[in-house]
Amino acid sequence: MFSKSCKYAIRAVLYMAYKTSPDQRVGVKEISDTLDVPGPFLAKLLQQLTRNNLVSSIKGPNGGFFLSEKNRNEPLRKVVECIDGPEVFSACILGLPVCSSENPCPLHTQAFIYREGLLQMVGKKTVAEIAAQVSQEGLSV
Amino acid sequence: MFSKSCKYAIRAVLYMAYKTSPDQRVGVKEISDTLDVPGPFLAKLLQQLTRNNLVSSIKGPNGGFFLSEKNRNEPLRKVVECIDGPEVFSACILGLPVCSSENPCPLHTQAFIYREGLLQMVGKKTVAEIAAQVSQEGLSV
DNA sequence: TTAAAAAAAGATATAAAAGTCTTTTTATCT
DNA sequence: AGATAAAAAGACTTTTATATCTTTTTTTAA
Repeated sequence: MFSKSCKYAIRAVLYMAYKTSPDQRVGVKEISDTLDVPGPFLAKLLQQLTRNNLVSSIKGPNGGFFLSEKNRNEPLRKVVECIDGPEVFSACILGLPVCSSENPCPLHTQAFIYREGLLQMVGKKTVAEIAAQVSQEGLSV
Repeated sequence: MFSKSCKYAIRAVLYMAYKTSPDQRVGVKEISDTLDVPGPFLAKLLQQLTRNNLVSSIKGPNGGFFLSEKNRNEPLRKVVECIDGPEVFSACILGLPVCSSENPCPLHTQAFIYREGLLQMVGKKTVAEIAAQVSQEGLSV
């Protein structure tokens, strides 16, 4: 479903959501060590998210990455689409160029129903909301 | 969700389900031309399926690939798992090494529901049943 | 019994994804 | 101002997935 890049990005953003604030930044190394993810690779992803205003950063000593209030209130879907592109939720599960309700592939209906469920979740819930659930319920990131 | 290989394999098997029988074989070229898929690559996939008794083949002139009665009555799931491995339906959507109902990742519940529905479908319906639907409803492969 | 047709097998090539390294820029603190 | 810490940017490498090519084996039919 998601590329490795996207998985790393989602996890990093959720981690940042409960670890950072505009005056509480965190470096790539801390994130990559905690999530057990390749550091320089994660850096690229965070930079891409930063360019797209889904993550914030400050350079220099005491700088680092963090989520602004605005960043927290974005639906998680934006993070996914920033890394994997908008097609993740709409592309045909069998890779057919045209596959829709009018012209469905054999697995279309099932794939649609269930992908729609995921989409509803990451599309409606914000980063902050999902992160809140993570800390309340002690989920792993 | 599925690799390209797996998508090609599913489509090829469903195509064969309504095009072939033990005495009505079809060559790789016809399949790859019809599905618009790279021929030699598809050949490898079909050979892998053949080794795992999910597709049948006969060499020589008038030979080719086909589905035996047994092949048709396998759940489509077997084809998927033969190509992408059994993890496709169970691996964590965020790639966490351990993710279960007891120790879920933030997207676990939604992802589980999503995948379970698909799994039910390809796990319960046989190749023949899905193929029947394809020809009855005129779906695209 | 030889030629041809088809799959099987194996080697090789290409492309895409994942990961690393180096240099540059920006900010902070002494 | 100078040293340092961090992200930003870009080049590069490695790995994995996808795709192709070549040779071998099997079968059929003339």
